[in-house]
Amino acid sequence: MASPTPPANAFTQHDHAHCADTTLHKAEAVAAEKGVRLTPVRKRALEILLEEHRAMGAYEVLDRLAADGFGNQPPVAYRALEFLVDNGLAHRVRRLNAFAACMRPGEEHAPVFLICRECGEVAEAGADEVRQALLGAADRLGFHVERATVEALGLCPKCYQEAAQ
Amino acid sequence: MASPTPPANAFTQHDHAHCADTTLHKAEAVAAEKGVRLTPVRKRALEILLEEHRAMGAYEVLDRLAADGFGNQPPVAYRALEFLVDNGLAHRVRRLNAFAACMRPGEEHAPVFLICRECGEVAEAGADEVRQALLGAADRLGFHVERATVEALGLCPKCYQEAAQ
DNA sequence: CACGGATATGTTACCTTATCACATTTCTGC
DNA sequence: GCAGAAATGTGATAAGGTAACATATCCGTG
Repeated sequence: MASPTPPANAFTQHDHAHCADTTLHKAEAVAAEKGVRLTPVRKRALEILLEEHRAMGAYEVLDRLAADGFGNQPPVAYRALEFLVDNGLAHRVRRLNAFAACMRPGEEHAPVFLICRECGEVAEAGADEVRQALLGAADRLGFHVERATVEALGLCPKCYQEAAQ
Repeated sequence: MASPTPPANAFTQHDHAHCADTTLHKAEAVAAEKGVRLTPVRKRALEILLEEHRAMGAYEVLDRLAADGFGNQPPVAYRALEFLVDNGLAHRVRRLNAFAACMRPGEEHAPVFLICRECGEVAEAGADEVRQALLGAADRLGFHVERATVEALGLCPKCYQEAAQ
């Protein structure tokens, strides 16, 4: 049903259940190694992001958490999501005011998001050259980059083809 | 007091009044060429962004517009700002939920923002390599980019030096 | 084990950012 | 001058996000 684990994302078909499971385990390993606590709420928040396999708003995550017996106030979701982002287990997609599970926790990478404006699909692309180019440009101005946001809005392969017809 | 008009931005000193004036004229030319109307509110909104020469929240711009006799409801600011962004006369800085005048209206470019987390300064850097790298990465996945957001958070030269001491 | 500080969670209240809907005005081409 | 389109004014409200403080849990140390 799916490729073994290619770029682990993109607009390719794959077994969500499988990649979610794998990623969750990687995340647990990362947390253990960093000595941070992947507590129940945090873990559940990550699971939710992984299950849905899409960018979700904080309030949407909150609803799911509340349904699972956790608190139902905004800070519950925001704190869990902030933890995940700070520890590289999830990313914030600013253009969508949303959050998405990181597909390669632990691996150093610049998250690059490709957002389809038609179907809403969000893909996390690996793009080290983008990171390098950004660091280079910043360096030329003497700017010291700590975090970067790179997001592209456009059409995914499928929607692009459909639009061309 | 300032360099003639270097990269027109960055963390270098320059004559704001001069570059604001120049940029406003360029913006008017761009609007004329595109056949879109740089109406009073829109022009004033752009002037405000240029005068302040920094990223401003929509409500902040709204206050200034209202003080100048325009409407005082959110849509007034959002519509003017949306127009400016759509026509390449301003950019949206998502990390700050803010807007900044474009320093090179008319010139095709990927806006890259360098945001100092210490002093809040925002610089618009020219970085075609970043744009190219992003387009390349997207292309490999068959994604068709229409708009890109590239923002880096970190320390500007000045704050970096101060922090190092 | 117990106790004390650090960490995490629950909850209330509130602020900021952004959009919808609809009436009114202004512009533009004919 | 008039009809349709574009732009603006305004009220209401949705959506996103944070501050502050009380309570509970974890964890190292004596």
